Amino acid sequence: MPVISRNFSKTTIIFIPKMEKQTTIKDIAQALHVSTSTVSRALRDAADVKAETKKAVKALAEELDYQPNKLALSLLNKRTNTIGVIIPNLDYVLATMVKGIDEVALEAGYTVMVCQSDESFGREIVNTKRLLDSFVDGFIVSVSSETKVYEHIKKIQNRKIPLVLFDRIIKNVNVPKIHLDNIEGGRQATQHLIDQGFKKIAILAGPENMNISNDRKEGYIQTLKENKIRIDKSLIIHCDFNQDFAKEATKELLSQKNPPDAIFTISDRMAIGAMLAIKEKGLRMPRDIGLVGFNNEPITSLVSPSISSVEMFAFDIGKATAKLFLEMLHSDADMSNEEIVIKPKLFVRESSKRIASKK
Amino acid sequence: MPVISRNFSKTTIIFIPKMEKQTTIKDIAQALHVSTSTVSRALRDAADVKAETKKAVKALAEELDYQPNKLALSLLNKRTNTIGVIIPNLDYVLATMVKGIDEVALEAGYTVMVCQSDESFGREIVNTKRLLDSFVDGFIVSVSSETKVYEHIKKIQNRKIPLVLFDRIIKNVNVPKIHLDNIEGGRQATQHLIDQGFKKIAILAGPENMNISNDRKEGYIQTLKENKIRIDKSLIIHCDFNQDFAKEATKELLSQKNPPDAIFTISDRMAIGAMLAIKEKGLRMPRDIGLVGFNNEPITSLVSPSISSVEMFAFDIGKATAKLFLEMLHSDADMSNEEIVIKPKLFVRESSKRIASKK
DNA sequence: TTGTAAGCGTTATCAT
DNA sequence: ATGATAACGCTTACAA
Repeated sequence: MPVISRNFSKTTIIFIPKMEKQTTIKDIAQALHVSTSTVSRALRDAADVKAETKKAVKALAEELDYQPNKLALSLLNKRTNTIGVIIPNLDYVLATMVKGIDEVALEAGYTVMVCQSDESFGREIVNTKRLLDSFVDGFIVSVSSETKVYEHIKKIQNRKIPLVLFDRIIKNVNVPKIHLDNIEGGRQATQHLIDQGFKKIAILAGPENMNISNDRKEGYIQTLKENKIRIDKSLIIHCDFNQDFAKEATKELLSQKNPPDAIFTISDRMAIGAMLAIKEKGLRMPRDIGLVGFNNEPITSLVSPSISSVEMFAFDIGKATAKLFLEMLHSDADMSNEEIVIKPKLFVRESSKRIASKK
Repeated sequence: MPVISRNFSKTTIIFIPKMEKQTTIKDIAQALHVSTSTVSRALRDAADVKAETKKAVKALAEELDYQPNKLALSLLNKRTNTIGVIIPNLDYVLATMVKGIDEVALEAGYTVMVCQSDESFGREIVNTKRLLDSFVDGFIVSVSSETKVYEHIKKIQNRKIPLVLFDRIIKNVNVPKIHLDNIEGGRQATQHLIDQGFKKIAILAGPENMNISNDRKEGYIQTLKENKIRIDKSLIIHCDFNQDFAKEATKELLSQKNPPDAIFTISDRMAIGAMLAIKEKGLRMPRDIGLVGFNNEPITSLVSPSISSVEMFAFDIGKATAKLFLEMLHSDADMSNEEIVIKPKLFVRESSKRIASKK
């Protein structure tokens, strides 16, 4: 724990607090001896306002730095110009996606409220309720790894509030969604390892109920089958989506009687964990064992050996999500069946490259 | 760019949209043939409501899933229970701090609106305006690297809206602030390198107007002086707060006629950049050259050699920031001179450890 | 062209 | 113990 000290700084710049009460339409009306409705109309350039009045109103509004009260407007219009975003955490991938969402939303005049569920279903519920109470105009949600029940999603829909699921989506639910083609990602990683001559390929997957994990695993299984490679259950490990668990799991894998000669981990954090275990064991990549991760985080090219990884275009997914959301918000077509799928792309690096690429 | 495909999914679960209009106090009043004020009182357990009425009201409220309209309340009370957070970006350190802020704020019943300025002064202004318009109850701000003028901060203060600066603070301004003791961080890093026998220590600092950078540099300079080591201007490099620039800068440093035998970088990203340049040059750490970074990001212990780095307790700073903010919000004492300083702690790793620690 | 009044959902102040 | 009314800041019929 850090030592905390508190003290008083000697400051040089002092702000004079001249407490400017927010100007309202009423203030302007009174000052100009007109009614509030006239002011309201003038400010919004209504056709039926005398040019003269209009000018006076606008001038005064400018002078008094009038800003319409958003709360009043929201109460009236039932629109807050705010989007509620719920995400499981703020790791590299999600932070990048949020950046993408933010960019597009801001552009369109929306403010984003980001809530982290911290991978907890309970907090996801709380967040949903809070945002619902705050009258956000819509939701952009990535569900937590704990989420198995969808009452909160249903609740949002019942209120006819636009909702888009992204990245960690829910399947078989009537909601527009956008996500990576995770099966394809698993396929690319696995096929690559096979192509590089690896024979016994293990997978480090996440929790059993996590869609992204299951899809990546599905891709792995499909690809093995297509290549007539037997599926070996002892090579399929489910562990927590985190480095330490991945390290432990890898240790166990490597001490099996018949250990794998390659590992595909469904995240880069897990790849790092695997890498640590591999190094401790004294094995070398890719000679003794191959490794492919997922997400293409910057770290993959920084460690030695650099780690091959599947790029998921997080920033683009973020932007596309916000666009889909806005499209939904402004169209009255039923888009609940809309599904956008982004293709991943494997980046090959040292950890898995046994064969020099024929360029 | 990713290939994007759109298709329609076959869904199995279908939500029946039974469009429940939000229940209001009025609905309950009408149904029960009482006035809205009675309902209001009953719901808030006022003493002067007949037990019977109270029960009936509460029962119906429950049944109709009544939720008080926050917008109406906010309009009335001029409080939104929302905190506006403005940060330059969502990198590891700031995301961690935000997590800390979020945790404490949520606990206290506040919702956080996070806006990224993307290191742009212009966007910081826009964000401030937006949050001001949204009637946030207060601000928690970390300024962008471009920010040199403080009109927006002044504006917040003039409106008497609580404001706390954190991490990337502004000096000499009458605002409560909380931040790392960056000078001390610079001192720890530098003294450590000296203690390990390094003689020519260079520093890779950030942009010239960045406070955290200047303080870390100040710590470096102080420490050299205290150790009677001459300050060599050619060893003090300012470059952009990012990996690629750091790599280039390091390349130049190393090709000087009289290159440094150690480098202190004021961020871990920059340390990584330096490391890449060092490796390209064929030098080995810590034998040929020492390296110390800043932030203690997970990556420092993952690369080889692992990188010594100064821990800044980002999560704790985040929590402390939110606590300071809440304290300010609920006290009417003038806290504008409050300053909380967190002590950093150097974590020594391979990149700089020449002398085995006498344990 | 402008003003009056009602309403958005809630609470606080007076009455009753 | 309960109700009527005004108010928060704004828009919008409807009148004038």
